[in-house]
Amino acid sequence: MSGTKEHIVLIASRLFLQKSYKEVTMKELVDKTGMSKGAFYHYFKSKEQVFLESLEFFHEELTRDFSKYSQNSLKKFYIDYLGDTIRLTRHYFKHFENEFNERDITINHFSLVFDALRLFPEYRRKIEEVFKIELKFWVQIIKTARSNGEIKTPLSDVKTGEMFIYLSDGIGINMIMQGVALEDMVKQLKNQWDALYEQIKT
Amino acid sequence: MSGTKEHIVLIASRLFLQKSYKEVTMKELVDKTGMSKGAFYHYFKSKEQVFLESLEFFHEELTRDFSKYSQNSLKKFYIDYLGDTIRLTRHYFKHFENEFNERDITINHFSLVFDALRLFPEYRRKIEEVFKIELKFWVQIIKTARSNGEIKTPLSDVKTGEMFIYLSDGIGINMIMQGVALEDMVKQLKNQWDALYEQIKT
DNA sequence: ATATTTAAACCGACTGCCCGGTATGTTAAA
DNA sequence: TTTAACATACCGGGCAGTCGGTTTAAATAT
Repeated sequence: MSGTKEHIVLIASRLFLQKSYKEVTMKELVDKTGMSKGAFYHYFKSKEQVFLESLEFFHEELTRDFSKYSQNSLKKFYIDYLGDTIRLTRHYFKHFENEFNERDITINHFSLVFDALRLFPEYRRKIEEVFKIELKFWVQIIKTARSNGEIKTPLSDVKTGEMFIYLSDGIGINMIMQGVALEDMVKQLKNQWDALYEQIKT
Repeated sequence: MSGTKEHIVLIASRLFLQKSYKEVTMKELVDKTGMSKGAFYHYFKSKEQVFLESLEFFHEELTRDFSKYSQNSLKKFYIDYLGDTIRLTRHYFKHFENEFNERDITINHFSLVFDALRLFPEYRRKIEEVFKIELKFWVQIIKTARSNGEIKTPLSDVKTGEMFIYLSDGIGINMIMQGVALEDMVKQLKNQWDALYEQIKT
């Protein structure tokens, strides 16, 4: 964590979350990390590699462990999900503690993903994989909730799970476009998930 | 439409929908439009201006006239919406008839919007305005459908309307990330809206 | 303990290329 | 004859990446 390379990846990940790949220059990367160009290229062979490792770091930092969420109640599951969203984001921003707080900058992980897709088309498989894993957990808890008697809906488990995910992404992108802070985004997401839950609960 | 400037804006809009602002170079713009640099700068004073006019063109081409959609039935309203999505996209691609068809390229309007926000922060107001207008129409038809007896839900009109919109954006961004073609995106959206409708109908 | 060797860590000037933009025209049409 | 429409060579600056070097520190030898 305190290694030079890790330091670079951390700063770089933040920049790539704020701006497009091309907008982030090596000069800026060098300046913001406080390194020299020579030192920089001692650790990374190209800008592309810095981006790739930043992308991997981003995934490591923000990947969820769904198995820690409630496995008995759908409501509890999505409440855990919301709490985890805050936790994960806070944890990421903690690295920049003294520099700024999460309200000051817009982090746009969709923009990062778009750049990644343009640079590495095979990255699409990673995205699909992540989606499938998340969907699997939603379907699982929905199935359980249905047999529990917690919910009752004519919709299939998959379609219900997809609905929770799509709502989340739809709100995510709208909040980013409107420059809404994390807490408010999570609140809005809770509102919508509560509404959906209200519709399908027994 | 057949004017030189319109031709440039058309080609440029396509490029800005495919790549980030910085990735699109003046050289490429000049080559793809078949013009010379001098001619190009005769019509536009800067790259930024080309982008701005492409953005405006994009809005003109893809702005919906909700007042043409059904005003009696929510179901008909969203079916009209889906049909209009196909119609608008087809109309846009018709400009490039002989060059390629819509399946071959990824059109990412979110990426365009992110670039626009970075270049012109005040563009956020335009986005919010567009969102508000769309929401207004959703709320209107939902209100009507409720008094019609078409639907019955404890959810507020606004929350229900937002849910339709967020679902649409969530599916949109997921289909873009997964490289899904327009028709399949619309099908998936219909699936989800049908599911939501199933939940709230009387 | 101290001297010597070795290699990793780091530095900043430099390179060549491509960027957006311009200057100076020529052609075509009103 | 005037002006809009187009063409081309060119420019300064910033880009990613390189290169020859120095410093630092750990490993090894004395």
